[in-house]
Amino acid sequence: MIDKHGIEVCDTQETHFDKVSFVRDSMPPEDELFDLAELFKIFGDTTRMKILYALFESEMCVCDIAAALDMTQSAISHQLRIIKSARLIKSRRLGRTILYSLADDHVATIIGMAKEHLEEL
Amino acid sequence: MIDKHGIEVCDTQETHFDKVSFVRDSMPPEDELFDLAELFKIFGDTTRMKILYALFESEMCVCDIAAALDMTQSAISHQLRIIKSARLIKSRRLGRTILYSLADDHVATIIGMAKEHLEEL
DNA sequence: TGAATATATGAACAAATGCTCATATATTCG
DNA sequence: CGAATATATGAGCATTTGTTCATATATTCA
Repeated sequence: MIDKHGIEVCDTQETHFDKVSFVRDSMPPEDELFDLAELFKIFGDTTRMKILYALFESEMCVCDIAAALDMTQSAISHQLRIIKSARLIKSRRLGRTILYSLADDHVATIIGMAKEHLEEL
Repeated sequence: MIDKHGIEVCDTQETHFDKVSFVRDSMPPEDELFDLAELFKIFGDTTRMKILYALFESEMCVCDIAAALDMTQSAISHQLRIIKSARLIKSRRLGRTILYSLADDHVATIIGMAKEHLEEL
């Protein structure tokens, strides 16, 4: 069966339509879901996870992060820009170098929750 | 300056080497970081976020999720497989239909933490 | 000011990702 | 059993993503 949106719908029981409507109505607005997904994307890459773990230990300059992760300065710089745009980290200039650090304790909290899930598998 | 790994290293102060070593040593093992990133990838897509929100409201069959999100049954089924492989959801068969539901309350907790971060921007 | 150093960035490219389409599998019911 | 229905899945394709390479910008210091 095809509904008014041109989407297939299970046509066995009437209750399904109620359920579908309810879920549709309770769904958060598109832009909120987009922002949430964008935030999680930051954590969805091992390089960025490593950077966040590194900054969890200490404020660091780009070059040292690159050294610690055995990666290119360019690669790290690109990733730092992405992480910073999500406001998970902040930076301050100190002469020639720029020091990055975690913006707040959300990073640790979010990672902690995820770890908990993984540990229970 | 180039270090023993062939990676550029800041060569201004000796303390940087200590910091780099410390961060290297305190970094979690590669496979743990991989698992964490893989888990966060699940949340890093609006379709999967919508599915999780839908299942947060109620146990649902594939077809109804598709209807609620105005998406193809195939697209939803593909995504459900990905989410299930991360053990965030479980399924049970009921006749012809298969009902999906959240595996535990980690989903809500993790999303909650992220929401908190976004609200404080 | 000009050389050296730290960081940022744009283009290019390979790999990963998400959707569609067609089709396979599994279950129910006549 | 065979038709109908719900779900799963493989191939193909367009988009996104992460890295590299070359180079630009910014700051220090002689």
